[in-house]
Amino acid sequence: MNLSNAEEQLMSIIWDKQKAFMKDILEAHDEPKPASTTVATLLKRLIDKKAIAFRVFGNSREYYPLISKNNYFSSKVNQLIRTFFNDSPAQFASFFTKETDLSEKQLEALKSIIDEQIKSKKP
Amino acid sequence: MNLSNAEEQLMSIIWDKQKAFMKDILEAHDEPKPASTTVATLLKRLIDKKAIAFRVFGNSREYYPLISKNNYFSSKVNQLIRTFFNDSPAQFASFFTKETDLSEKQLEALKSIIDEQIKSKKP
DNA sequence: CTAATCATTCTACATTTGTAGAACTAAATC
DNA sequence: GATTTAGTTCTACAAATGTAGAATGATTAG
Repeated sequence: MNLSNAEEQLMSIIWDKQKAFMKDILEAHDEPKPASTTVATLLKRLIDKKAIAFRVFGNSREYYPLISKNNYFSSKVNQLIRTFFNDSPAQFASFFTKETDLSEKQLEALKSIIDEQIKSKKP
Repeated sequence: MNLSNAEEQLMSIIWDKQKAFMKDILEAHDEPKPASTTVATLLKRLIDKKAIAFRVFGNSREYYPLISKNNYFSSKVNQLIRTFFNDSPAQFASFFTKETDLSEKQLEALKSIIDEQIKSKKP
């Protein structure tokens, strides 16, 4: 599943809301808002790619995601790791904590997440 | 700085080698190797984008990166975080450790990296 | 009912991307 | 020196992307 930038943008709104009418999507966009026909084109392309589907309500449609954010996202990250880190998630992780500027609190939080992970590995 | 997939692919080779002639780039590609004119086109596009530059050696050129992998990569990750995690690196980190399948050893390594980070935050 | 509004579809078009042949040029080989 | 070869430039072209006007159909507000 490969989405273009504009498509990703749109998906992120749909993931956020889980269900959205055209109206909702336009509202969710920052200024300057795109033309509704632009959004419509992108929606159609996403439907073609089977990334979303919709239910008909009167004259309009309620769109919802077919692929999960987690799924899509993790394949994105894995792709990054493959391309830039020689397929080593650990190398990536190390890089990540160095490069992104996490606060002390966030680092502590992350540490406890990792601890949980470690615990769950040990039977 | 936004690079297309094929451009990223090529950059990753150049980052890897730091300096590369056409020959080296072709060698670094897996089969089926692209036509050298394809690579040449991409190199030219990367030059236009100021992602790389070159030194002339006789009839050929030694290409080298102008933007650093770390820099490019961290902006990539930040973009991902912005798009999918509402700008929360911690949320992302949590997701990351859950989704990528790190071994216990890797998790421990990551933990000590984080510890270092925490230490370096405290004066 | 009639007009204004909204969503959708169709059509369009410039730009970017992926890919590479043809032609030229400099260098290496015979 | 003539020829093969590697590297580069030019040209090309299909597909994907970003963007949106025009036209159409349905819905709602007056």
